[in-house]
Amino acid sequence: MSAGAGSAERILGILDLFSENRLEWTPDEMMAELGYTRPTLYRYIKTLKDAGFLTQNGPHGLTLGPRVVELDFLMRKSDALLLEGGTVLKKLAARHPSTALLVRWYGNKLLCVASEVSTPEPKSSYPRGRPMPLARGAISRAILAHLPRRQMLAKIHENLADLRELGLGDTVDEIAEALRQMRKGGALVARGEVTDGVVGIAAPVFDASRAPVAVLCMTVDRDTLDDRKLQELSDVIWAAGTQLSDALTHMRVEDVVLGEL
Amino acid sequence: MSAGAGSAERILGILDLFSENRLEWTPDEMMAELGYTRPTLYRYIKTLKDAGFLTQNGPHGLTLGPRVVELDFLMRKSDALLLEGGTVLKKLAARHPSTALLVRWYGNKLLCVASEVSTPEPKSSYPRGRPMPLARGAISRAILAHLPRRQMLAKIHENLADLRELGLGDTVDEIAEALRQMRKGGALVARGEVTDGVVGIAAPVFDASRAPVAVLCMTVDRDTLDDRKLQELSDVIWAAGTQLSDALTHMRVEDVVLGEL
DNA sequence: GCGCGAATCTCATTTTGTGAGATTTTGGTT
DNA sequence: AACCAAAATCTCACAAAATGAGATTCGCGC
Repeated sequence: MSAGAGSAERILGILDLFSENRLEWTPDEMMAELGYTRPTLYRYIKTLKDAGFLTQNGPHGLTLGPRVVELDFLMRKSDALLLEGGTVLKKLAARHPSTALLVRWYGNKLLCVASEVSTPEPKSSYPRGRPMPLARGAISRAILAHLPRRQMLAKIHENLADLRELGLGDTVDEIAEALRQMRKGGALVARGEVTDGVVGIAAPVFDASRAPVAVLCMTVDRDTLDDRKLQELSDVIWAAGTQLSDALTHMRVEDVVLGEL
Repeated sequence: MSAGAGSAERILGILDLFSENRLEWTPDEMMAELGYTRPTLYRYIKTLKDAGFLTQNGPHGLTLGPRVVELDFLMRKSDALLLEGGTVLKKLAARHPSTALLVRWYGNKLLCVASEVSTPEPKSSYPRGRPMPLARGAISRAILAHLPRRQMLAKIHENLADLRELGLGDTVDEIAEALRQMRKGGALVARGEVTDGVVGIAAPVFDASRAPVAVLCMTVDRDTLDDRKLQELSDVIWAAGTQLSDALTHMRVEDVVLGEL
């Protein structure tokens, strides 16, 4: 859980420098930021450049390199969830002005992997790759509530402060009980927890071993929803989640890849 | 150019295992393929998992992890070329049934970074991340022809065999001369070099220092083109390339990012 | 609770990475 | 074209950090 100090870790640490506001670094800036010595840093950079994770951009500027794009391409190309999910998302978005999201659960991170927008002015934007908050909103709840006991308790522990704030309970056990109750209601609903004025409606997606791996979610403007519409959408999303789960269960990666050729 | 043998290289080598046909590996399979000892391999895997490049999938299956998606997101989010290029691509594709591509030049790799399809049945598909051949087609030519002397000669050397086959000349100098001639004709055209029956029309995109960084390309079915149409499209693409180059020259990354907020 | 395979730990060995300083290369300037 | 300063690479002695055989623990299914 703490920072490892091997050379490999330090090399990968270089990639952590890159952020939305700063995707070009010079070696000197890296030295200042990371504290590596000059020859060492250059060796590290060489390693990353050779592997394609970094590219020389301007005269002295380094940016993320083509390997990143290639690897993401691989994931998109062969991710059964994504291939099946695309059509499902389109259908959901067509149903009501909204943003429909497919979010993958990575054990300690929620990442949007696909999205479909059908609102003229979406209040929040979640393209592929944008991380989602771990303890807030319908999406998070859809995962937590359907986790096996053991994992659920672990995650509650890790995010106890955030979860308490939402008023789900005070102790770990209380929160766990509250989450377990939510399993029964079908799709999970949250109002304004992530973005103000926006209602999130989410259903989990399960893999072959019945563990939740992803979430389908529609984010809808509060003002376009009445109770009947909400119920309708909940049902639709839940059904879509079930459908996706079935598809994943009965499909092997091999089939998907072959089907693409 | 050969395989480095440091531990960092070997760790990154694990990522090379993943391919379109195989994006799930067990530790044992990795051992067999890479020849690392068990404890070492597990240490490597731990490093990559901690960094988010790998994720435990099934009981023993490892897949590429969320970090890959995040890094690609960063690139997409702040790539000036991509942000400007999207609209340009749409306009190009709207002009004629075709696939319009934006391809980035990474020094030794050409990668499609965006594409726009306006043909009902495209003959070739190039989504973001798919690598392009280095020495064939209009795209490759658009880069090579506009490289500074020094780099042009180096690249000709590296791809001498392929370039000779295309009949551009026999010696490095002859090919260089042929390529230099091509600069004068505006957009570069290639017929069926990459995909049969498809004509590629390409224009380079330059950065602030007048070095080629990308290519705009339309791939069009041969049968939908006469000479007049070809000339028209060439002009349009060349103009689009110039426009994109201008945009890149006069825009700083900061502006782009701020404009997004 | 038992048993099996998967994953991790221990520790002596030695390979590998490290960094100060010298050196070469690169790009920009008269 | 020749020059200069900054950037990148190289050399080599030293020490730390990675390695792997084997023992141990973990974790799941029965």
